[in-house]
Amino acid sequence: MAARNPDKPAAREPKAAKKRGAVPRRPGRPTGGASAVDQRNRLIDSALALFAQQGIADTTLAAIAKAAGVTPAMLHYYFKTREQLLDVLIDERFLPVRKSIEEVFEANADDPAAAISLLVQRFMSIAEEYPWFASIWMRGVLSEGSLLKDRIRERFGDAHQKSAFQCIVRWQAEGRLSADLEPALVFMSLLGLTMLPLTAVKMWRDDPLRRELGAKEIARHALALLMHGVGPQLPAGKKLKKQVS
Amino acid sequence: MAARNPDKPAAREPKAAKKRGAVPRRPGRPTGGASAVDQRNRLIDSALALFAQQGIADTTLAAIAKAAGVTPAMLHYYFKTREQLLDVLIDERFLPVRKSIEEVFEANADDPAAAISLLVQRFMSIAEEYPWFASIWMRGVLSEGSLLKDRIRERFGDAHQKSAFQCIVRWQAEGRLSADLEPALVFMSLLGLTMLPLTAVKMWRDDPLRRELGAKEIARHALALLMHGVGPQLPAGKKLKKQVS
DNA sequence: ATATTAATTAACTAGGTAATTAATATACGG
DNA sequence: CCGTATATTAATTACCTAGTTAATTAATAT
Repeated sequence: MAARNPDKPAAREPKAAKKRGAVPRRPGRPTGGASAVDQRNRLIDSALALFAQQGIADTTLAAIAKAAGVTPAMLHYYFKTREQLLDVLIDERFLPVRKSIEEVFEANADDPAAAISLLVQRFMSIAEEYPWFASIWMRGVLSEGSLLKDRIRERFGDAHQKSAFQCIVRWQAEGRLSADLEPALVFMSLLGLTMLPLTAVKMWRDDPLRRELGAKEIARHALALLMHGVGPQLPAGKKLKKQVS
Repeated sequence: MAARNPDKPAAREPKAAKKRGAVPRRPGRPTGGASAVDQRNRLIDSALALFAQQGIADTTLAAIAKAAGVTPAMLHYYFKTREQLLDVLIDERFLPVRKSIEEVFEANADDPAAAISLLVQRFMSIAEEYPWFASIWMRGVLSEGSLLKDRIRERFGDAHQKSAFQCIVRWQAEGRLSADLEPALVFMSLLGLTMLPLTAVKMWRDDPLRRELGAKEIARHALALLMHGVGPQLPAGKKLKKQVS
């Protein structure tokens, strides 16, 4: 919570100062156009964007309202409390995405290489469609205490997680997956090779060396690492394996 | 309390009834033991622990003082301001560690595999010696705006980062490192396979499947992945189903 | 006309927050 | 054994902030 603001805006006077010569947006029901359900979705979108940018704990209702061009009271009108806004976010936005991730694992329970590479690609397409996802998830991984993770587990359970774990153990037993891997860390590694860089590149917009990086490069890099490690692919041999792009 | 009217009692009575019958710790120079430099270090340690736990922005001076069992005024005494505390943290704790990371890269500029595996091990020993490091660094990677990253760069520059980048490019040109890797993402991948899980496991203390994970398991897993990818290693002397990679 | 809905303004509540002071207790050099 | 330097607490100052509610206004539907 940044509370250190040296410039003092006087005291308790009426707000008066309306910037934005454009449209001061007078009170009362607005004319036509934006339906209630649209407004609600716009508020949710604003909330997700800000949560991704600065974290959940550091985002106030006032900030969300401002980003959406409305007053804080609107948030209460549509979501009643801050807590309920979080619940709505989880139910309507997070759970569907998470489900689509787990589906990939379950649809390829008999082919580790396919499961992993499809998972990487799924991560990438999710990140493209929902720009808030990577950042919020990564933030969730390194705490945010109970704000999201516990809440999600509460609504979702961890049955899927367990079955994925057993899947990995089975692959190893069948000799189809490196036995040196730690089953409980496989998923975290995928995160670390996809969601983490995806989140990081957003902070690199002004770094000359890394400005050009996008989802495509990240996916290529992650898949190369996952499939062969860091070593060169043709170790002095002549046999050219076919290279999947 | 935004009370506009401060009817001043002005009298300075002791707060009375301090909880904790133990030791209310009256003012005045304490008897023996804790030297000034010890106290200073204890305060720094408390700050780092809290920063790692809840992030820098969400940690107040009062919280740090409380964690160290002293009053907020102590922080003022030793560090003058919050900003200066951050500067001290960076100079005395962060930069030495970061330097020790970059040394590994430079000491092994002619051997990619050694550089990478030593780097992984260095990460692990750092994380063991300085439990705050992984969490604070990871938080820094995904934003915290300018709180740390810019400050560190200001004091440290990014010459090392650039030379590491060129080192990777050279390895690729020499055919000693997979050409499918993205040079700018190699370091991030190491982070994602070490610091990220290290940070995450601290949150998994109550997860039955993942409670047992420690630095050793993470290092093993990361090295396996980095060296060979997810595929099974071909054990000598036994033929197994052909794996078209 | 009336009721309902969507939205705004303005204020209130309750709690931080960093910084600084005055008082106080001990340690230490002379 | 006394004065001064050091270390520490209690208390205060002077703010800022967030979430929430109440009153109100205007557009629309009945």
